[in-house]
Amino acid sequence: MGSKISKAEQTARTRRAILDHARHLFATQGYAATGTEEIIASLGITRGALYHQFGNKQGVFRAVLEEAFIEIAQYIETQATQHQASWTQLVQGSHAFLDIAQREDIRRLVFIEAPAVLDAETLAKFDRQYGYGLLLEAVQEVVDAGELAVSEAEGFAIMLNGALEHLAAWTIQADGSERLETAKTLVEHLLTLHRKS
Amino acid sequence: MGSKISKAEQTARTRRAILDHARHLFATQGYAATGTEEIIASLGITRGALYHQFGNKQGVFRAVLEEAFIEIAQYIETQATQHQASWTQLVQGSHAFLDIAQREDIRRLVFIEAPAVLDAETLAKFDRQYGYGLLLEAVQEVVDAGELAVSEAEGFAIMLNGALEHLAAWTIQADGSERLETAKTLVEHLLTLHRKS
DNA sequence: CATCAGAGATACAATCTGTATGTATGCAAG
DNA sequence: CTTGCATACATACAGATTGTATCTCTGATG
Repeated sequence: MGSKISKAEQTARTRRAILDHARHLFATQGYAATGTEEIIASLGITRGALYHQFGNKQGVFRAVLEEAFIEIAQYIETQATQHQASWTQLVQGSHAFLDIAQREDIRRLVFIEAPAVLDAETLAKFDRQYGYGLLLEAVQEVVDAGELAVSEAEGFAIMLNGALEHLAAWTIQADGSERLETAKTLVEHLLTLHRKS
Repeated sequence: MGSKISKAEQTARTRRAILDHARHLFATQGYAATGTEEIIASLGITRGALYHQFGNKQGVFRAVLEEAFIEIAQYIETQATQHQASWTQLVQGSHAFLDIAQREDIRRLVFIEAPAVLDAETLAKFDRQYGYGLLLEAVQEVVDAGELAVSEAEGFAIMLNGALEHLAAWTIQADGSERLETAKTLVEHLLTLHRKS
C-alpha cells in the first residue's frame, strides 16, 4: 500500500549504512576489534538486519573490501587510460596505484586486514579481478608490444606488485610527499631498466 | 629440595610446549580461529599457565612470531656470510629469503597473520631487527662499495623487500621448484640492472 | 626451617557471534 | 481489494571465548 519507501529502497539504505559504518570501523580499529553491535550502533537498526543482509560478520567485511577494491581499480583505470601507449599506461598506472594507496583506509583494509580475515581463495578472486590481475594485463601488453625485456611476465608482475605495495606503505610512514615522489621515481626507474632497448 | 625438576626448568618446558603448539595452530588455522583452550589442550596444563607465562593471547603470538623472525634472520645470515663481496651477499641473501619463505608456517605467521594481529609499532620493531632492517644494511653496504646505482637506499630496500615477499607467496601457489627458480632469476636480474657499471 | 615468590589451577565475569523465533509490511496474483 | 507470501528486521537465547581474581602448592633462600 501507500508507504514511504519501497522494499528495494529499504534494503539499499540498510546495506549502505552498514557498509559505510563498518568500513570506517574496520579501517580504524581493525576487523577483530570491531563488534557487530558496534557496527549497527546509532544506525537505527539491530544486529538482526546485519545478519539478514550479510549472513555473518565476515560477509560484511567481504562486501566492504570489494567496494574498496573497486575504488582502486577504477582510479587506476581512469588514470592509465588517459594515455595511449601501453608503456605509458603501465608507468602511469603504477603511479596511480601509489596515489590511491596513500589513503589510509584502503591500505588497512586491503593489505593489512584482508589477508588475515578472508580465505586465500576469496582474496585471490578479488585480486585477480581488481588488483594483480589488471597489473598483469598491463605488463603483458607492454611485453606483447616488444617494449619490455622480461622472460616471465607473470613473475615480473608479481614482483612489481609487491614493490608497489611496500613502497605505498613506506610513503605513509612519513608525512609530506617526498617519499611518494621518491617511490614514483624508483618504480619508474625500475621499469625503465627493464625496457627493451 | 629433592624434586624432579627445577623451577626454571619447569618454566622453560611450559613455554616451549605452548610456543610449539600455538605456532602450529596459528600457522594452520590462523590467530583468530585458534582459542587459548585449544592451545593448551593435550599439553597437560591449563589456561592459567598460559596467562601466567604470556599475559594474554597476543603475548603468545608475539613470542611465536619472534622465534619465526629469528629463524628467518639466522638462515639468511648463515647463507649470506658464506660470501665475502657485499654484492654477492645481497644476491645470495635475497635467494636465501626466497628459500626460507617457502616454509608455509613462516609465510603465514609473518606475512599474513602478524600485520593484522600486532600493532604497527611492535611489528616495525621486529621488522627492523630481523627483517627489513637487515636487508637495508646489506643494500647500504653495496651502495657504499659503489656497486649499486640507487639514489635512495632506503626506498630501494623497501622495494626489494616487497618484491621478495610477493615472489615468495607466488612460488608457493604452484608445486615444483620452477617458480622458485624463476623468482630467483627475476630478483638477480633486477639487482644486476641496478648495478653500477 | 620458616618465609616468600613464582607457577599453575579453578572459578567467574564480561563479551561477542550466530541462530532460532516472532512480527510487520511490501508486493503480486486472483 | 483481499488474500497469501516472501522479505526485512527485531528479539531472545545458546554457546564459545577472553581475561581476571583468587587460591594452592612447591622450589628457592637466608
